[in-house]
Amino acid sequence: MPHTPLTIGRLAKAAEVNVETIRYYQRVGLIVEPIKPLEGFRVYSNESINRIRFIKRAQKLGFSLQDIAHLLELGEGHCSDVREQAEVKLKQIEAQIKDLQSMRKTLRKLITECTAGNENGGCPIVQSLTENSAKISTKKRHIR
Amino acid sequence: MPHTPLTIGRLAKAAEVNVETIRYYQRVGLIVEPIKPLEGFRVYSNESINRIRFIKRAQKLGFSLQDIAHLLELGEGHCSDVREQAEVKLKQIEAQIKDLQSMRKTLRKLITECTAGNENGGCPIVQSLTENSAKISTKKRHIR
DNA sequence: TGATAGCCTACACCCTGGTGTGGGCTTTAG
DNA sequence: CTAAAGCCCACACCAGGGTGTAGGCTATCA
Repeated sequence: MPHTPLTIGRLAKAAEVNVETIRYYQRVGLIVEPIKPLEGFRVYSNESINRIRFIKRAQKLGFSLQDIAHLLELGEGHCSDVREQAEVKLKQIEAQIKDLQSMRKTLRKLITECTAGNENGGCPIVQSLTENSAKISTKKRHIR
Repeated sequence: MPHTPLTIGRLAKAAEVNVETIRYYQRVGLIVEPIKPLEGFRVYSNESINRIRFIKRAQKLGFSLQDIAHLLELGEGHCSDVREQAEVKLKQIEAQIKDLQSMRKTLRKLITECTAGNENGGCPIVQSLTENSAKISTKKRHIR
């Protein structure tokens, strides 16, 4: 028996999240809370490290925690029930990639244009980002 | 003078958002609230339609309202000050695209594997999604 | 054998991005 | 002219995704 059991604090460190985040994930059901032994603290499996990392990675890709719960559920059950779900997700991802690619294109163009020494105050940025090329003037106040 | 001035309600319809959303954007400074005339309602410029659409498009690409505020600010000032900002954003987008592409790859693989009749309960999904291939078992409770 | 770091529980609070509501005022269509 | 629709203002509330805190319990190490 290891004398450094994977307690919640160590798990948090290993997975690089806040302890409270883990508790939160337990509350919403993304992680199973291990049974509390009569003596001592809860012990987590090593897999939970990967699970948390997975959650964090998926989140960065724009999945909500609900989405992620679904993704994780896919691991249970029969493939046939599941493939469909994955296909839906795939379509979503493909759409997202497309959007981002078009954004990238726009940004690149804009950077080139800016680089081309357009120093007369008022970049062509917003015009190019705005599909229908309207002039937009800003005078932002505080954002909160 | 037009006898259908662009009041907030019409603007909302044109830009396909809730009236309250517009007011919210005004509150946080994404949109300038037109001066209220002594008689009658505020009148919005046609550009504000594009501005709102721009906000909504950018949001879908994963920009926060703060990010968007920055993007819009880029339209002011000199290009040189601005190009840098755009480049940062570009890098971020490129990273996001990469992540999504790897996600897509994984999902595709997984779908193929599932299709290959792996009916023994317990898809290889989570393993493949989890970079370091750990087995993950789920038993989700309610999410809120 | 303490001190102290870490766990546990419950609950409050935070930020983001809005939506909804009540009460009053203005416009406009019938 | 009057009702209905739409504006205006202020403030409350919502969901998502957490973070923080108080008060108590438990390991662990000097």
